[in-house]
Amino acid sequence: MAKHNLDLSRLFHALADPTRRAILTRLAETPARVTDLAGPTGLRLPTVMRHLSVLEGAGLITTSKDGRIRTCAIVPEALDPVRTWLDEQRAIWEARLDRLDAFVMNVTKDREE
Amino acid sequence: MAKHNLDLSRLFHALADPTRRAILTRLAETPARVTDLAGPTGLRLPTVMRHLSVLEGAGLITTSKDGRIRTCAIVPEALDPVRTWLDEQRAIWEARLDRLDAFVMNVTKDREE
DNA sequence: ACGATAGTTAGCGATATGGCTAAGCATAAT
DNA sequence: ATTATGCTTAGCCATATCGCTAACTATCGT
Repeated sequence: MAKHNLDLSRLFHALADPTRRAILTRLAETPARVTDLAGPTGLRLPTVMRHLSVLEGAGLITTSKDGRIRTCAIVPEALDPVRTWLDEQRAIWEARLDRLDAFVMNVTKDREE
Repeated sequence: MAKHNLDLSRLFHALADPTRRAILTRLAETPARVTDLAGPTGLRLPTVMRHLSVLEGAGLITTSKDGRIRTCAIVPEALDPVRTWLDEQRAIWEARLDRLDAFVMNVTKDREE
């Protein structure tokens, strides 16, 4: 539970930065080298490196080095916990709305009697 | 697009903190006063207030004051942009996997010919 | 061997975050 | 009228984040 929570925090934090989301979207097209990723962002290499390590730390990407080139690729299933959390929340939230509906209906009915 | 992006960043950032997620889950049950929210967290009121303002800034909750009591409630549709973004990403990521499949199949086919 | 390319590490500065205390303000309760 | 309650504001501290430059390492191309 606690660890799960940490995972979620890391995921959400990783996704909270527009640059990182842009990198993810770019990587969704095709794997890319670090320099390829730096280009569009207009950021310096070390800065991009940092973003990449955040993404990797959250499990959203994997990287591997071949010679002097590091290739970054997306980990599609990494978003699953986020999706699961969202689904859970929606379920709770909707259950609450249902209870609210029931409550309102009861009040209405009581008033009609 | 830019604003949309900012919304997403604020949402993800708001969700990146376990305390704030706990508050959301608690609020999903029923609206609550600030003090009610502070209790379970073990945090001081000003700290909770700050979390609440982050949540409100992200549009995830609304608050209203009646007398000296501020009541906080969830905004269920606030998660929609997150869900949308996730769906979009999944679509792109899966499209990429499909292309990869097609590529692999072509290679295999070519080799067989 | 040498220079160019790709990435990495170290470290700086400005700003943001998450916690706190202390003090203030407004409303309810007595 | 006074006290208690609920929230708010101001401000402090430690740490984290996001950008940078400078300098370093490792590999590739010629």
